[in-house]
Amino acid sequence: MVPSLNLDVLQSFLVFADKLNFTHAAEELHISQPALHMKIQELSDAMGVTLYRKIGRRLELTEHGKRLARFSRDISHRKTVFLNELITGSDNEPVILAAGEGAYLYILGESIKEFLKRKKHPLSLLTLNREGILDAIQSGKAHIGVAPLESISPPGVESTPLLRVDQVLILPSSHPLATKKKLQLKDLDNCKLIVPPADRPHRQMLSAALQSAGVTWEIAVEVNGWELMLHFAKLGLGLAIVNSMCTIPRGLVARPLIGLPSVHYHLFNLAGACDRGAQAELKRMILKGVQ
Amino acid sequence: MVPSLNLDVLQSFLVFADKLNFTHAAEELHISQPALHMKIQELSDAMGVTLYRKIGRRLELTEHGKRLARFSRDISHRKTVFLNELITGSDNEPVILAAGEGAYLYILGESIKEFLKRKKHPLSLLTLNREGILDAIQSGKAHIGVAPLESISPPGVESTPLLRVDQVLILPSSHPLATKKKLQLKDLDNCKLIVPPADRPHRQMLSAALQSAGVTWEIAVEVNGWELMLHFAKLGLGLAIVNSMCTIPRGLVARPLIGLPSVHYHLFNLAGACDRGAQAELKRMILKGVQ
DNA sequence: GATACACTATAAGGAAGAACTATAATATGC
DNA sequence: GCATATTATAGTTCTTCCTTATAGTGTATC
Repeated sequence: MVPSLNLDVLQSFLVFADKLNFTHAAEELHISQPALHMKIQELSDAMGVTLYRKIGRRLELTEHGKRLARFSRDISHRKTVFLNELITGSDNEPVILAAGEGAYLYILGESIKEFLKRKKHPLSLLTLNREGILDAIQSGKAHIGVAPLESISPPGVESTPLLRVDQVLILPSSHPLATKKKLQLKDLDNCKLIVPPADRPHRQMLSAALQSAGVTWEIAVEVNGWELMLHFAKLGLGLAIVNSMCTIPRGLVARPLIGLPSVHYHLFNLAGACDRGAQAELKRMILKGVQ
Repeated sequence: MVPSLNLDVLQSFLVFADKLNFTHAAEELHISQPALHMKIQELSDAMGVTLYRKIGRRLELTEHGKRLARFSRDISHRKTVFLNELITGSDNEPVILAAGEGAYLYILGESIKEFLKRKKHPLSLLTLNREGILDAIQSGKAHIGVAPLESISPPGVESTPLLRVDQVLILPSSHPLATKKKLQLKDLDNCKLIVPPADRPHRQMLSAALQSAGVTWEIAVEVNGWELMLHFAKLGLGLAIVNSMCTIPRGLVARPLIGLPSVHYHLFNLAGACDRGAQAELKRMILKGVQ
């Protein structure tokens, strides 16, 4: 028999899938924890697949669970769009864009401005890190994501190249190294560097590259975000390595760094999910915005 | 408050919307008629719109009702596709194509063959008249429709020009008129014509054109379908006026007829509804098939 | 390693909702 | 105007789902 899949149940599963915690999800849904538990269990039974599993005391969605969550979000979204259109006569569900701070600051500004001017369609911005952006796209929480592409893009996610960004060394114009036009990694030997915290991808990329070039270096300060890195570079705390798209404050200069991999910014969206309407419009504008 | 819109209820509404008869729909759903009536009534209440109205003792959907039916079909279809994909790992819901007999015989054959060969995706064919085709598209019962475009296409339906087909007069090669290369409407004065029944668009178009050209004519036989019209023309019952795309049997000749409007075949689909997957594939192939 | 803690999972009673039967109301055709 | 087909409503029964209570389970803390 075909499972019933009530929208009500899908909605409950969606909240659970976001929280991965029956107790809290049940609170949000204003039902008791056993009630939610039973719903999910019956859903799982009806579909004949397990939706989550216990890892220690954490819960995590199985592949089937993730797909159901994506499906639920899609259906739930269509429902609200439909009801909106039915009453107001037009779709005014926001388009959701997920990107990092850097992308917003240096890549997306004009496109976003243009989109809001042309489409008069609500836009919701999520500021997330790379993993968060891909996760948001995969789970359907965001429609369009902009982030550097590392390795391959996950299955079901479509990626379009946006632009290549080189890494540059930022240093005070008075710094001895500033006299050279092009710098090698080994020029950084014994320098104090302003770097992101150890768990950030940019930091890991830097560590790996400097390590393999045999460069010894020191942490000047650990700080997250291009703007802050530039700020502390300006204060003379140390040298920073940032994307070449950043606007360089007065008193600092940027020098190309041979031997660091370029960053390839891509636009991500769920395959086939933004072919039309406001989402397609935003996608086109972002692509146009980088030529 | 947001209406709950259970899938279960949407499914019930869908059956009701197709039948427009509570008694029969309830039977199909294996519930009592009052149960179905109450469901629909509560659905209507929850949404705050009337979904149907009584015209005499017939029921008809309101505009809101039609939109809800379309939405329900869409959601219901997505659900079955999702469940299919979840278990079998692939989408094997058939693509539904609606067209007239003529279009299948003379326009779509190769494209359909090609589609089945390439995609290995199930295909379901509906043979309908013009109104039926547009209705099937609008209500979501079919994904792609091929039919002559008259007036403008209804709102929400996308149309793409496929090909222009002229009307030709079919007559035995021995017929006196066969000596002329091009014929005028007035050449048909006092001829016996093989025509479709009075309610068919082709017949209405013919009647109107002959009428306004002041031509008097006789009905040889009323018969529906190009193939049959040609068959009876071959038997010498009278002259037929058919689309130039028809293959002309031996012993008959086709002559262009000045003064009859061309038929403009278009491809129809619900706006934005066949951007991807097998539906998009079929659409591309049909468009390619006519160059 | 025993205890506290946070949470999942199960069981049994009770409240809400949905379906059924019966029947009134309404429109149509003969 | 009566028979027929169907929509619409009411009251009752039955199922479903929610709630409280509680057992089970994996982590952290002393």
